[in-house]
Amino acid sequence: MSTKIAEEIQARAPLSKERVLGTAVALADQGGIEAASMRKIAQELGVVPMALYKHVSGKEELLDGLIDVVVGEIDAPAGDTDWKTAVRERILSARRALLRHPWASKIMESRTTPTPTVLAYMDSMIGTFRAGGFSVDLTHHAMHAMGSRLMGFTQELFNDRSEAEPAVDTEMWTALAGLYPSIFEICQAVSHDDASVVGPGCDDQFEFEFALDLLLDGLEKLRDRS
Amino acid sequence: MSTKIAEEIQARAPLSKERVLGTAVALADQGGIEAASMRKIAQELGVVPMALYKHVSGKEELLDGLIDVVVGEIDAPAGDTDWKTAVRERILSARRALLRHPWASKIMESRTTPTPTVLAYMDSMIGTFRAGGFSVDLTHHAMHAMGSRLMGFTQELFNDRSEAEPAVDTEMWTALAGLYPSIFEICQAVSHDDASVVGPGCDDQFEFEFALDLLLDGLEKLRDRS
DNA sequence: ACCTGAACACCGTTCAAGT
DNA sequence: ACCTGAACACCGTTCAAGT
Repeated sequence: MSTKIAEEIQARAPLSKERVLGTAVALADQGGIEAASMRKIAQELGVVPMALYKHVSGKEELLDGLIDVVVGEIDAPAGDTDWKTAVRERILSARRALLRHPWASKIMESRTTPTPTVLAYMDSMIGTFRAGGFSVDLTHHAMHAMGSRLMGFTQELFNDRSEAEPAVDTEMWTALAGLYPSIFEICQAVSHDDASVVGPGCDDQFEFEFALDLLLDGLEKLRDRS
Repeated sequence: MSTKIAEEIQARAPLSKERVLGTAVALADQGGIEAASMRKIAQELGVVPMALYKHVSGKEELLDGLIDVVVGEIDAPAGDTDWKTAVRERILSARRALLRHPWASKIMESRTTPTPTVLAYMDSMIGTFRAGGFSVDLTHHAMHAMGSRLMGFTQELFNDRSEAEPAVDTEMWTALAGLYPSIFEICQAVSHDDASVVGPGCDDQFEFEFALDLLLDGLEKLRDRS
């Protein structure tokens, strides 16, 4: 029976940690973070849930592994430029990785201890600052100031933009204008067309780079001052 | 039977939305976010879980309510100062509220749509920028650049600091030095005492204000340039 | 010795049965 | 008409039973 053989092969398939993480990433990419539960990963692999615990000590280690996959996709630092473009390019690469895996930021936020892969990334980033002439202290503050933006986070409030937003009609629009006039003023400026339809929304990439450059420029000035 | 009477009184106690949110906040303050489950809130109130659904449509609305409680604790904007100290003071007030309720940041990160209370807070903050001479566009960028820091977020990676950290011994310390030399260098500078013990750690308040001022100063320069 | 099915202790929420 | 107990569909993980 070929079915039997197929089952045998599947059963004997190594089921390494890589395979577990790989299917977890695939499931999360496809169905969001809650699609990457222990039970669903096991089901996808044609395996009983407990079988995963041979390759991963538990949910925590699985989440750490998922982060490592994403961090592993960040480009290596460009060695032939100044600190500023090196940091900038690397962070933009991190952002691209995060956009490829929208579930990753939520996991990172939930993590409590950095993995060796993340530590290596941070260490490398610190090294770039130091090589750029930043003192130990200023580098320290710089890393804190960059915060999770180092990992490519947009770190905005309510950055859903997922569910095709429920078509703001004129009634809601005028209500907005009355209740929150300052928000209204900005929304109106962002949407180029007339006020009856909500515009194309914000340019996330522009806003990310704006904030990034604001920080980098500020840090550069602090470096030059000392 | 006084017991019966007590039960009757408790049963007849209004069980308003305020009471539900109040006990939820108390439970979360005391036992973290997972202590504020529907079932545990109901148990604390001596009520069947489903009874909560009379005052709260579901878990989502409960979480929104919890955020509103925290945002409600942020001081009103000081009206008699320049935009910079007004923004600064308000954000530091938000940070204080968040430190009082450490569970709140995780909930805010999980939220997808802002509540009216949060919108009002944002609207007020935008108004402060505008009154400070910022153009509509620059104010827009400023709000994005501030991001969740507006709510008092430290938004750092791995800001646990909760579990009394497991006493870094000399062995780990030298391993750190070898694997992550740049991180080691910074840790060494932060901890004033000798290298055998990890020092007092970072001054979170200082780092928060450092990053905040870096952004505010940069924004001020951009405003003056136009 | 190894693997795994059933069970445990949760969770938010539905729904029909009881008053 | 109102309230609520049991049940549903999940979750991560323990543990003992089966091979």
